[in-house]
Amino acid sequence: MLDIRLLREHPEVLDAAMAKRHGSWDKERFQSIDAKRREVIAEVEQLRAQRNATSKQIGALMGQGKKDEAEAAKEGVRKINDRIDELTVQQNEADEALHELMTHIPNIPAEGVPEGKDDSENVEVKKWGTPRDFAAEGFEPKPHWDLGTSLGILDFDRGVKLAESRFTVLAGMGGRLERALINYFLDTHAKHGFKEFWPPVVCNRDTLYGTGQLPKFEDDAFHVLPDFFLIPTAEVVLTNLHRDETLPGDTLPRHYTAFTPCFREEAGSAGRDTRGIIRVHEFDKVEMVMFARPEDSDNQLKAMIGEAEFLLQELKLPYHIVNLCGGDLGFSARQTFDIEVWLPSYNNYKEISSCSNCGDFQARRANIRYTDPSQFKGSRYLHTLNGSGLPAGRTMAAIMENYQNPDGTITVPEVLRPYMGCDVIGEEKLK
RNA sequence: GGAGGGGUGGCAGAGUGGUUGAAUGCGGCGGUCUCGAAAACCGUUUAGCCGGCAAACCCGGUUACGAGGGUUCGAAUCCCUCCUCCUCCGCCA
Repeated sequence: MLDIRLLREHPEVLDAAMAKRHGSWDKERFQSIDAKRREVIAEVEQLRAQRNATSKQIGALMGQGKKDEAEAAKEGVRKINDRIDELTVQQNEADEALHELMTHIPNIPAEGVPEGKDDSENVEVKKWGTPRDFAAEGFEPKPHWDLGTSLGILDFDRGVKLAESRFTVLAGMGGRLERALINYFLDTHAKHGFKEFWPPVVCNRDTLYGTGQLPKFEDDAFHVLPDFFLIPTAEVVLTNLHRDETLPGDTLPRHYTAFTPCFREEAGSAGRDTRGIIRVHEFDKVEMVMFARPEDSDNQLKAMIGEAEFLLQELKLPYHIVNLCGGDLGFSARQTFDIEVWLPSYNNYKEISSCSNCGDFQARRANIRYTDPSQFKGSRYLHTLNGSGLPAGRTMAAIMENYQNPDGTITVPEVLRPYMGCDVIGEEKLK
């Protein structure tokens, strides 16, 4: 959510922001609703003032036993109330319309966000590692879905049997690898000062609203029960931990992490990434969330990216980082850097972590503030950041493909060996 | 699942229809006193919205006592629904 005063007083700022996103906003509608709303409020409040004053007089008259005068005054107030009722209906309509409009407006891109209309215009800002040259080694790399199926560690058919398409079963060392990754990620974050949480994976509407998934993206949310949802990412619950709270400034920045399963409808993604475990309805992810002072949030974003990079470097997986252009920027983000890992099956880099600075956009929606008596009176909105660190599934796919051997086995990255208890993943004996 | 009792300002805790945005205590802030500190004393201390304005937390108004509805000229105070916390019983891991 943006500051309504900004839209009112500097609509040109939003014009520019929306242009950068290659979107638009209904400025005329905003201005007419806003004007109407304020007009109605002015009248209704004036009437209320009148009513409140008269009511006090009635109290006094009753005390003096002047019943007739009191009755006459009551009649006057009833008429005022009728008018207030009419106006209140109008005000509610205006409030709802304004709220509807405001909650559908995305965040304003930061200055450093490149121009561009879609992901083809994202700007690469860093490249690390060199993709393995399988041709030089004399064999054709297999995609992880083939490797996983023949090793017996990925079972797509049974995932469909248990649930539906895009649900997967990990078997044997596949499960072990998933668990190893999760533990390795969490252990690393903990070592680096992140506080670990185990939140519920079911959340309510207010929670999804706070981080910006609702109301605009209800179709993407995974519904359970009439008004509850399975979280699409731990960002949602970690950020909302502090909804309607004011944090002492000296406790910032805060670095949080959590492992949770994530659920996505993936509505509209039919036909894309249909094979393997790249895009599924349920996947495991370790998430990072930060709460920061406004002047510090850009630095914290760098720290967050560094944390995700650390994991990939230790895993020795080649990646590059792209600065998302305006047209590819997510709804709540003011700036996002995607880390993309090399996937031989795609012969390209594929998103594995998305680190965003949301500025005060989510904080305003979720009402998360901070205090700093030495700097200002009262409280202000803080900045929220989130990033994957990392998803287990896509990381597993990347490991399988990048660490595969000619015989179809998979070498275990060194940092995971203590967790895996082996150096190589071979064929599962029981299928 | 059943029975009962609560949800009030940063915290504790009054308040059962009228000038209560809300007593009192604690805490916070400012001051007096002090070499300084403590103690004591004095004062002060909620937020959103609308308007005045170029602006201001400067003034006026309005809203808010878990949330939403209702009764009333008027509700923290009465009624209804929901949420939530606590106690007891039952059930289950």
